[in-house]
Amino acid sequence: MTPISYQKIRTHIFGRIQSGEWELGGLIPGEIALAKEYGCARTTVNRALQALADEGLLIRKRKGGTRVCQTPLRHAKFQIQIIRKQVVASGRAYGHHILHRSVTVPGPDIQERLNLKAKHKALHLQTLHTANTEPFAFEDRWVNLEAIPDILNAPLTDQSANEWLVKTVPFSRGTVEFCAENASEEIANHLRTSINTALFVLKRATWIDAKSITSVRLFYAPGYTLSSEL
Amino acid sequence: MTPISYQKIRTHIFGRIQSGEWELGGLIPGEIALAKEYGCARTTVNRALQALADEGLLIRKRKGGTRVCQTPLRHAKFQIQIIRKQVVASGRAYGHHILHRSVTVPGPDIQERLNLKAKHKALHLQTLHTANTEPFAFEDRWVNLEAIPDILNAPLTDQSANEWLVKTVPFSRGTVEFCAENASEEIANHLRTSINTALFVLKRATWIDAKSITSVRLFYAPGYTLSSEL
DNA sequence: TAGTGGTCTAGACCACTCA
DNA sequence: GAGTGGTCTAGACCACTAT
Repeated sequence: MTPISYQKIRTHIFGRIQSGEWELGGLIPGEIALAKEYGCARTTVNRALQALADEGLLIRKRKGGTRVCQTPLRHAKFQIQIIRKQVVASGRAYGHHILHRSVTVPGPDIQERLNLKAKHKALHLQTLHTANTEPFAFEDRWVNLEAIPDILNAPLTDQSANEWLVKTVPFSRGTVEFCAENASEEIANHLRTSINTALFVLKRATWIDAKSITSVRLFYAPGYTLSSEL
Repeated sequence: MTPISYQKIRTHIFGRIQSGEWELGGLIPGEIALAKEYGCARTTVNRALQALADEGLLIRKRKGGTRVCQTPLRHAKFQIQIIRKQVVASGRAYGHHILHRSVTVPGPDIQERLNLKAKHKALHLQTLHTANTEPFAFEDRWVNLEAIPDILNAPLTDQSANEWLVKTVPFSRGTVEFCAENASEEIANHLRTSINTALFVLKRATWIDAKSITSVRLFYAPGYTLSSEL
């Protein structure tokens, strides 16, 4: 007899939820019962139910049993890509230029974000990313030199700082924020658009352990859309 | 002897990756070797490695072995919440008003999005969501009445359409898009801001099987930020 | 306190893919 | 063809929590 896969069970149970066989918030049969029903080991059912719980469709509690989630908090997943790949994936030619590069003492907001001591210098980079020579995104980045001194020696001509950091610095934790901002005159010029145009902005801070590495603001050219499946 | 948990193994291996013990793109030991090293069953190691692969830190191939991912495509996860919960979670009082409600033939763009036949009517709703009586978001929604005729009988005063749909319609697939748009005069008025202000916009389309249910555009009041951990 | 999910094991077979 | 990960099983014990 060919064993039934946990993926098939997952899909089947997903269908039973969709069809309304069980009420929203209602209790569904226990693992042992489902295992008997599907003719497989409890472990296999467990795996299927855990997958559905991860997706936010089920809520599981010991002793309390498994319930259909009342308000399906679906999550949208976005891949945070290297900008070059974003551009290339859209079928255009990628390029980038460094517009500004200095080692200076940042303002208080960045100082706090980078967790820098007062008067400590950091690397400030402004880069324009292009797609088919059109502006694609303007990047305003600060790098903590205490954490990543090597970046001063890196030739950031072939690879952008974005890419260099991703490839060089081991895995790290971080935060991302998305918001909308009106273009300042400076940024509007860089992106070759008009002042006050609504821009999609990504702000990211990256850490390794408790050490701050870099803080970036990325202003996408008008028309940029971030999309995802639910 | 107390068994080592797959979570501990996951964390430990995560550390080994971070520390650079294995090169980016490099091969790591096989499951049997790691199982011997950690003194546990292969199944347990397998689970830990699968978790890390799901997170995008490892790439696994049969026969090819397990490698550290070269470009850690971390994904950001956002929970798509009911607006009321967003507001309440921020500690403010939620409210909503229906600004417009009609059953009409939509324009061609919406017609296509909803997969409607020509001249078919749909429900058009415009809702203002408020936080502490301040505008929080303006919602512009079309509902496919062929898929969800019941919504005409729903009292959308206590619950917003947003919430009614989430709670009533069984699980569904959908797409989300985020972008930035300049406020039109109408929307600026609703959100009590000035024209051309940059607004963070969420567009969502929801489907059940191949049937379109609803299409929404949500314009958040200025200052709204969507944030997430990486 | 009893029942449910969470996890580990040891062993087995399979599927993919690299050489 | 051979080696690696993918998955299923049957059984066991544990941890949480609803009653």
